[in-house]
Amino acid sequence: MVPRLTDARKELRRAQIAEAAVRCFGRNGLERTSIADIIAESGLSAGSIYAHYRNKADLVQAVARGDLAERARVLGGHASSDAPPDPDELLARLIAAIDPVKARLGVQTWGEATTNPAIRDIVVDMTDRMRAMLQDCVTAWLVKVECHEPAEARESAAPIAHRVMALYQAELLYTALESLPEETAP
Amino acid sequence: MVPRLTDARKELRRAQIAEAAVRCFGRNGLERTSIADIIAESGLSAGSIYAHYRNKADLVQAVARGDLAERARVLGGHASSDAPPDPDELLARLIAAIDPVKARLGVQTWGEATTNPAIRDIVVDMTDRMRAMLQDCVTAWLVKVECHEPAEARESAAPIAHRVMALYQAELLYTALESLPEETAP
DNA sequence: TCACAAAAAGAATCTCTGTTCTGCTTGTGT
DNA sequence: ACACAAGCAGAACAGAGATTCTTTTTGTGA
Repeated sequence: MVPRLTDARKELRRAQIAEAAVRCFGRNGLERTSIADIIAESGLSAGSIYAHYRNKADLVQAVARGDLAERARVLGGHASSDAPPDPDELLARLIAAIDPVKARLGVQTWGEATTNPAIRDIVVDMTDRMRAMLQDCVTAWLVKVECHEPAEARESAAPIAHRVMALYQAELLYTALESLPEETAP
Repeated sequence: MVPRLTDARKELRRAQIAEAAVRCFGRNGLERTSIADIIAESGLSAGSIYAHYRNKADLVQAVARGDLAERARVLGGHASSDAPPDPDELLARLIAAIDPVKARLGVQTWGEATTNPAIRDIVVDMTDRMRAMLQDCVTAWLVKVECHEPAEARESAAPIAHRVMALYQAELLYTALESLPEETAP
C-alpha cells in the first residue's frame, strides 16, 4: 500500500477541470457543452476528468455550487462591513460586483434548476442563505443608522431584504442578456 | 395545381405541436426534450413535425416567442384597465396571474438566451416591450390618480416600471423553482 | 533510487437524437 | 366523384456525445 495523489494535488485538478468547465458553460451553455469541449479547454483528457468527477451531472453540480458559493462570499464581504450601507447602496455594490461570465452561468443554472432536482436544491439553498445574509445586513443598518429597536428591526428588514434580492437577481439576468459570450478561437 | 392544407388547418397543426412541446419543455427542459418526446406527447410523427417546423431550433424559437407573447398579452390586459392600479397592486395582479408551467418555461428561456442569439433577441425584445407597457400603466396611474403632469409623469414612471418588472421577473423565478414538474406517466 | 498503484491519455464503444427518405393516406379544387 | 399534390407515419441514417477500457506515464512512500 503506497502511492496516491496528495489531497491538495487532487483538489487542484478538480479546480482546473471546474474552471475550464465554467468557461465552456459561460460560452455555450450547460447542455451544449460537451465533454470534448471541456477536454479541449482544460488540456486534460477524458480519463482524467472521469477520475475526478463521477460524470457530467456531477461536474455541473460542482460548478453550480461553486458559482453560487462565490457569489454568496462576495455578498458576505460587501454586506458585513463596519458601517452598514443603506439598502440602495447595498444593492448598488452588489450590482457593481457582477461579472458577465458568472451572470450567464447563474442564469443558466436557474434554467437547469427548473427541471433538475439536485441543481434546484443547490439554488434554493444558496438563495435562502444569501437572502438571510442580506437580512442581517439590512437589520444592522436599521439598528445602527436608523436607530430601530433590534427586536423589531429584524422583522422590518425581511421585506426589504427580499426586494434587494429580487432586484439583484433581475440585474443578474439583464447582465447575462446584455453580454455576448466571447467566441472560441478558430 | 390543386390541393393544399388550408392556412387555418396548418396553423392548428403548428399549435398542436407547439403545445405538446410546451408540456415537454416544462417537464424536462429545452435541451433534454428530444423530438421523440414531442412525437409521443403530440401523437404525431417525425415527418409531420418537420413539415411544420424547419428543425428543433425553429420549434424552440416559436415556443419561446409564443410564451413571451402570451405573457405580454396578459400583462396588457391587467395594465390597461380604466382605473389604473397603483404599482403595488399592479405587481400583485401580475404575480397572481403566473402559471407554474409557463414560469418554468420562461426561466429556461432566459438560460437559453444567454448563449443563443436568436432566443436572446426574442427575450430582450419582449422584455423591452413589456417594460414599456408597464411604464404606460404607471404613467396613467400617476396622471389620473396621483394628479401628476403628463409630461413629467412619463419620466418618473420609468424607474417605477423598471422595478415592477424586476420584481415580477424575480417572482417568476421563485415560482419556477418552487413548482416541481409533474412526472410523466409510467 | 525503486516499485507499483494511481492517474492520465486516447482510442473504442454504445446509446441516443436530430434529420431525412420512402411510401401510404387524406384533403381539396374542379 | 376524382385526381393528385401535400400531409403524414414510420423506418432508416448519420453523427455526436457520454462513458468505459486499455495502455502508458507519473508521483509517492520506502
